[in-house]
Amino acid sequence: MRAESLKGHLDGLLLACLEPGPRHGYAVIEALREATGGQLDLPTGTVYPALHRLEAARLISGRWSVADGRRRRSYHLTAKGRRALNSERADWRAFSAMISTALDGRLWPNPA
Amino acid sequence: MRAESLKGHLDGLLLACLEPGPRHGYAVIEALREATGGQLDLPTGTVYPALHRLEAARLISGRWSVADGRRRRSYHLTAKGRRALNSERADWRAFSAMISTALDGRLWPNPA
DNA sequence: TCCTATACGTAGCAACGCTACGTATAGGCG
DNA sequence: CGCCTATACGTAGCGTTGCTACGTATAGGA
Repeated sequence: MRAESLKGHLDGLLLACLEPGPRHGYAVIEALREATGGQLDLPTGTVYPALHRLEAARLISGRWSVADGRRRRSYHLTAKGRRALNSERADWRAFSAMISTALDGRLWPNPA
Repeated sequence: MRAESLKGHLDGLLLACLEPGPRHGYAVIEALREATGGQLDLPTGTVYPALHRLEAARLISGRWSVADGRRRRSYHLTAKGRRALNSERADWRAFSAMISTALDGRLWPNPA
């Protein structure tokens, strides 16, 4: 998959990933990989900054804990995050329908 | 629509738009607008540089002409461009299926 | 001792769409 | 004639964002 295709769609993925319940960053990466059958194996340099962005935007909220001697930061959706997720879903449906029909190419006006 | 959602997907749209036959840049913008029912109204600062990129990559080829006293650059798909378009279509199907199922959120593993 | 898995992080880069301009011609309207 | 709109091309610079390549640290098995 080309790097740019994901741009603008990662946030929705992360929010959806946190919808069933809180996860920490490393678990988010694993969940993404499992849920997509290995198609999406995001590097930490993509996921951690994205989680920080989402937290700064108050869409998710994190807190530190310790398990097995390792510190973790678990994130959960905020109310605003849930609304954003619904919005992302609606946006995605419209966007993907648009691209699909355009790429399909049955509705292009005749070239002059 | 957010600006970033289109990133990485514009090239495919432009190639698909040129598939029925040659168009010049301004006509590409109008075709995009008509084909999407006005959803996609791209600024010239988006389309012209993108066409230049595609031409530099040999996916399209353009030539100057004059109509009604105005110069135009008409672009048509190259063989490489047609292959790229098919590739973009396959990529899009895989990508959109992935995002759709992930956003839908029925396959997330249970949070620990 | 060394490697792997787990777990967090950042600096810097590259790509790309968009904003805001600028140039020019044709044609309609007052 | 002046002005506006549509047509038609273009670019400089910006902001966002995902990725590469690092760095830090603990736990546990070989």
